[in-house]
Amino acid sequence: MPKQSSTRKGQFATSARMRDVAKRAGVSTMTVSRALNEPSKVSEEMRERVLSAVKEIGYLPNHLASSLSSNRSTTIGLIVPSIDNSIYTQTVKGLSDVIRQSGFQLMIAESGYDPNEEEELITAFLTHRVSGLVLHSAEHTPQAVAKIAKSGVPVVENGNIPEKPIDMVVSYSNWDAAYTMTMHLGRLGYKHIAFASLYSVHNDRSRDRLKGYRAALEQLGLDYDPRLVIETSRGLSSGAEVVARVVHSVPEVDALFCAGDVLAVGALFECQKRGWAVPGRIAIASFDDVELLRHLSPSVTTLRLPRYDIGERSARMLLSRIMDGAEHFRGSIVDLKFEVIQRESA
Amino acid sequence: MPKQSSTRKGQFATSARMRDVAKRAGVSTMTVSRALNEPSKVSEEMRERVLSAVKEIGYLPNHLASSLSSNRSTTIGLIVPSIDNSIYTQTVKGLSDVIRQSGFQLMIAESGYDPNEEEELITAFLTHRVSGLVLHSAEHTPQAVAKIAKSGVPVVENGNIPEKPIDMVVSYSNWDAAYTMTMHLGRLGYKHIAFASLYSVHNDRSRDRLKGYRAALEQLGLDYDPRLVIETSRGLSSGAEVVARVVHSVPEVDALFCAGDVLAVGALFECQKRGWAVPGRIAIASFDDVELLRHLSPSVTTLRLPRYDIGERSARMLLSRIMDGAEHFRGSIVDLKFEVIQRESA
DNA sequence: TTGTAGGCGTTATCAC
DNA sequence: GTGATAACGCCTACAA
Repeated sequence: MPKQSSTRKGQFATSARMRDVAKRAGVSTMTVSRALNEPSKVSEEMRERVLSAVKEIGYLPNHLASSLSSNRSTTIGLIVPSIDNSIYTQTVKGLSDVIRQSGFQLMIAESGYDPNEEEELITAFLTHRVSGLVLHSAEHTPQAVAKIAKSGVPVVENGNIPEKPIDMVVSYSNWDAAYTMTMHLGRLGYKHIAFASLYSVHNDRSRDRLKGYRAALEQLGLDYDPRLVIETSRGLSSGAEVVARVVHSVPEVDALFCAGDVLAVGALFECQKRGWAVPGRIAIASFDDVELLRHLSPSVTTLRLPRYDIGERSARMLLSRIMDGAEHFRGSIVDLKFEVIQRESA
Repeated sequence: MPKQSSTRKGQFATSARMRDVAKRAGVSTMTVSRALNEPSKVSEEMRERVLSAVKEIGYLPNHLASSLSSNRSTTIGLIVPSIDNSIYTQTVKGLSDVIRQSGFQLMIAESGYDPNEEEELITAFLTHRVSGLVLHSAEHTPQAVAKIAKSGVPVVENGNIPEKPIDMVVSYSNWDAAYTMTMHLGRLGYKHIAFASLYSVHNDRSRDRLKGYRAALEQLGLDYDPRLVIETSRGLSSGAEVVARVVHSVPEVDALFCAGDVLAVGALFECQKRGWAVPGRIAIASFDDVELLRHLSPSVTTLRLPRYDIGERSARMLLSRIMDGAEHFRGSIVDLKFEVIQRESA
């Protein structure tokens, strides 16, 4: 004789199970499962009986159980360097839009630009059996890479185009973007182009932007002057400091390329405070086309990066790997390019 | 004779299981489980044996299985109206910081200001057996509320202080904030105070801000003029439009309270474009103390809201309900207050 | 089209 | 302190 109910103690109100639905509908649990997940494999009458039983009981499927049993989950893990950085939110939105449509859920965590923390998060996501990973950073611990490989979970890196990708990549090239903007400034006639970015420690995006800047200088036949390169932290004040420092050490500076929108705005404000013409005394260029830059006066020349598209494509590729087993995406590198937005500030 | 390996087909490489660790360490799975989760209940020798076996094999626990078996999960669901709104990111950061420390993971989704979508997301989270929910909106479908109640999952609402809370609340009062700022403007001597906010359809925060504004007007003995109230969409351009519309319909307007930082910035830019003194021709006040407002010229008077703290406290209360079963938090309302930041623009 | 049997990987429970 | 056993709720595989 079957037990009427479990004697195990649980902290939650015991919710209705599939077997309760089955009993109520007078069918087996398999029919319930099929009616819910593969409706076409069930006769219409059964389907209706099951669905009304589901409603009457208020049954909510248990995804933990179904994932465990079917060995497939519907969660995707996303790791960003910093959650309160508006730059990523567009990408997150792109991911979220696509993922939700397919009934997947996003687990999000922040690494704080620390590869060891990233590794811990990857491990945590793997224990949660995410079916895919999205990593913004391209810098990982060897252990993290090894764990991912061992798990077999598909991965998209989407903050940069790494030299040695783990698996798939959907991004623009930070090197290329910085190179292009620097070339653009050079062609506009600027001769002493300063470069400001966030600290490049554990930040491959910053490093690649610096490299692109240097490559462009070389191409332009301009000397590289380390006094013109400044790394700093996020914030409008940092942008202001950059102007102060660079003008102090190299008075003949005539352009400032800020590899970060917040820095650029801070720099512009500082110039305005000093009563400098932008451009004129100094030109300013930014990175990322946030709405604000278009509305400032002078409007700020910048790079438009495909932030939303990166999220969207990342999600699509990941999902086709996960759902359709589309192996041809394995190792794909998608370079989504960017655009120079010429405005008044340079 | 035990099977050597499963014959089931799965899409993933079969990862090591607890039983593999157990075999390697020459113990039972229960000892492995204890060594991992309740180390104090296992002898030191066993612990070491198990842990080294774990390392050698590269074992990653399966959270799905453990959650299913123990009937407790380590995920928390968060629903925000819009993922690409920088206002929430601070709260998300506060939540994330606390939650991560306790080994929990955050599932995040966006409702797009749609209660029906919110209900679907709540349902989805419930099927994933989240152990807690954080909702930014205070407006829910009755079905959503019923499902939550039935599930027994603890909930925090944190975008507003609702009249009829579902369970716990950690927020500031939108009514109070708008009331306070309007009173502030009134005391500064402004007589024709306009009010701009985001559309209030399915946005209880906007609605309460409007009510607070009206209550303050009454308190100040100022007439309510519907032409001075404008609802619009997000964006700097919307802020500019607000200025145009309100000045056109009520030329004697002398202050504009924008219940949204982006609107305020857009409004200020428009005034500058028109060459108006701020304040003087018109004063501007904002909502939320984003860094930019302090750096603009004139710097913008605004409200400092405890965005990060809201996330932090929400997480703490949720976790103590979940982990310690601290029932005294059930139904708690925490009003975290706010601060008027007086600057130059008003 | 539907049902039966058994297992997914872990933990609660109880015996030793 | 450790282990054997039976769930947890669902789905794969196979049978009817």
